[in-house]
Amino acid sequence: MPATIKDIKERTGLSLATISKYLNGGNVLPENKILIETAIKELHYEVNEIARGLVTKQTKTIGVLVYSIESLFNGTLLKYIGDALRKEGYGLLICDSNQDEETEQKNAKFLINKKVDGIIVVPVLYGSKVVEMANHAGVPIVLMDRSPENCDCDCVRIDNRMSALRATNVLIGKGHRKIAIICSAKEYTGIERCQGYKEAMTLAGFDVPEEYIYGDIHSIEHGYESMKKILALPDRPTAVFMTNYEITLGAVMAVNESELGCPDDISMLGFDDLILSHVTNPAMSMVVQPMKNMSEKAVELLLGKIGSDRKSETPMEIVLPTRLLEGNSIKEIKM
Amino acid sequence: MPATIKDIKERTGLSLATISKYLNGGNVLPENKILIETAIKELHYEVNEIARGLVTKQTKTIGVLVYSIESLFNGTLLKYIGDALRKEGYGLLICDSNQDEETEQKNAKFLINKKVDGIIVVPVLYGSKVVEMANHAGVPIVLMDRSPENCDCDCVRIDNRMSALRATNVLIGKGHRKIAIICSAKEYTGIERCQGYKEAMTLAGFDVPEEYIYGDIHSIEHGYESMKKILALPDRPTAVFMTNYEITLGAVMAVNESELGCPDDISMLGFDDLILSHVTNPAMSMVVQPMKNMSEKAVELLLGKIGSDRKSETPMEIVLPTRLLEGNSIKEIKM
DNA sequence: CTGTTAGCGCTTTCAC
DNA sequence: GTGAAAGCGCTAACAG
Repeated sequence: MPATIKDIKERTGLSLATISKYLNGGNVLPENKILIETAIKELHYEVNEIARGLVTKQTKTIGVLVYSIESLFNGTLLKYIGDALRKEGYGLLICDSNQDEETEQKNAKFLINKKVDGIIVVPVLYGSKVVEMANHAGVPIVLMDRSPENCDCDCVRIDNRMSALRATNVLIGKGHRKIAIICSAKEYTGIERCQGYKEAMTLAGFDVPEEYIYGDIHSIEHGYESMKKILALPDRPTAVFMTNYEITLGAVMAVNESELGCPDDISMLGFDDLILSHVTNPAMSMVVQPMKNMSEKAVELLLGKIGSDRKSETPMEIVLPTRLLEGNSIKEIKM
Repeated sequence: MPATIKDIKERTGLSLATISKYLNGGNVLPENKILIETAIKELHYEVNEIARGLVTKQTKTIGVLVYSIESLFNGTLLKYIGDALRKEGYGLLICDSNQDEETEQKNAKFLINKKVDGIIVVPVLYGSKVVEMANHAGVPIVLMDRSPENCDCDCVRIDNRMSALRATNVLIGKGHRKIAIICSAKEYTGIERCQGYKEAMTLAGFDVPEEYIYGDIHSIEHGYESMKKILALPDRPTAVFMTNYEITLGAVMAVNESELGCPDDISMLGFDDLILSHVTNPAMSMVVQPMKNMSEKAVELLLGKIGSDRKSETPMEIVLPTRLLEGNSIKEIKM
């Protein structure tokens, strides 16, 4: 049983209030200060944050909910979020939703009951239920990445549709007309990116046959299986657009296993670099999101909400730009 | 301000004790049960875990310290740890040491003050300081991965030396005699793996010239730079053994950027698969650790310690086997 | 600057 | 089965 403030009270003969004051950076007589400090050292005293939290009603802890901790995308986000939070003196409680909405909700409840001061969520799907829970409990919340427009909640994300549109245009600009897409069709992000692709194709006046669109869950398997199907198509496209990290991974695997080569037989454009583009051979061209900036903005937004108790404001929506990382995975087709 | 047990006391007319009893699964009259349940629903009551923790002295929360959250190795471990913990009704508090021992210690303190019931740590270096802190605070702790032998602490890890020895023997078995190694030289894991490599080479009667050993920090950069140097060597080795995930990544990048090809010009053997072997071209041969098993064993070990208060036992050391994943990155050399 | 007092929200004896 | 009361470790007025 660790030492408590009471132990150091007895050791020093001072009152609880004085000691507490010292602990919280208040002014104490130099002699008492020394008294307290030595007692703390000798007793190995450490503040019980649980007890402190009970009375101050704040835990200096932020909860983060990610849809999958084993996704490098989330790992990277978490690193930057952690860095930003640490700088402000906050700790963070990370919960893995494990790609499951029910787990996500259970975790949200866990965080709320743990009395975190705020929540950042990278949702499994839309996160709407979690937002509702947090609002109900009066806990500030910020959405990242998979946050729909008009979600009535503060959020930071990229312009998914525009990013996909521009990426598709890059392919078109290099002479491709038969372009397939592998995307997630479940959550907002994937749907929007697919929309952007379709718009670009329509604008350019190109067909988008059904068998060029592969929408399913956000997973390596989906990327892998879809790319296999694409490569086996009688009328094979000349380029494929993969709209997230896991799908890109899977697609690369499928091409590697096949007889066909990139970019000679098939051009590829991926999403969410995360070192992948340097590991593949050839180097993959990628749409990259500003991970660090997104994370910092999310933290800033959340901490702002915690500071000033302005509940009933219109939610803030921060939309960040993406950039294109050029590799050697896109073949130029002479027209 | 969320509802408290007091609110539901007033709503139902029952005493705090009865309500508390209900909350903790005790027996209550059916009529009272209904009374309480409706009150809970109407008031949206949720237990305040902070208050509960203060009195029960347990938080049903496990803290996990990882050396870097953006490393896929740790992300994977965390996923399995989380799964195992959830199954037992525990939540987890994840802290990123950010490759820094000081941050690691600060995080350990944070966890201890947050009164986690136990700690799992994948240390930055040896974790000895953290072990000491936890022991002092009376918090059960288990080390993973980078835990030295005789560390006087429960731990689960692979047999690093033997794994590296066997891996090197695979290379030797395929006719390689000039084998270089890129490893981390800072923490236990890397040192042991290098030792295993040296042993295998010595046993086979092969030279290990200085310029074939590249020991530095555990990072992508180190893998990348070292592989570049290796490829430029006048007396280039025929094979390279990369002893962890990040180093393997970096080495693959360097080869991809070079004029040389794998396995024709250079054979490669990596460590810690994590999907990488399927993404590279050719598929990389890899030593793979039993991530899931390691995680589950660590959780089991920790929860066991929490259950029975057997402090003064000899620490348990669980050593798990690795396996070799065969790819196409090793060329057979006819002798 | 210091001490006294009350109380955060909950569990837990111990009578009843 | 239920209630009264004490207390977990700490902070926050408020006097002094």
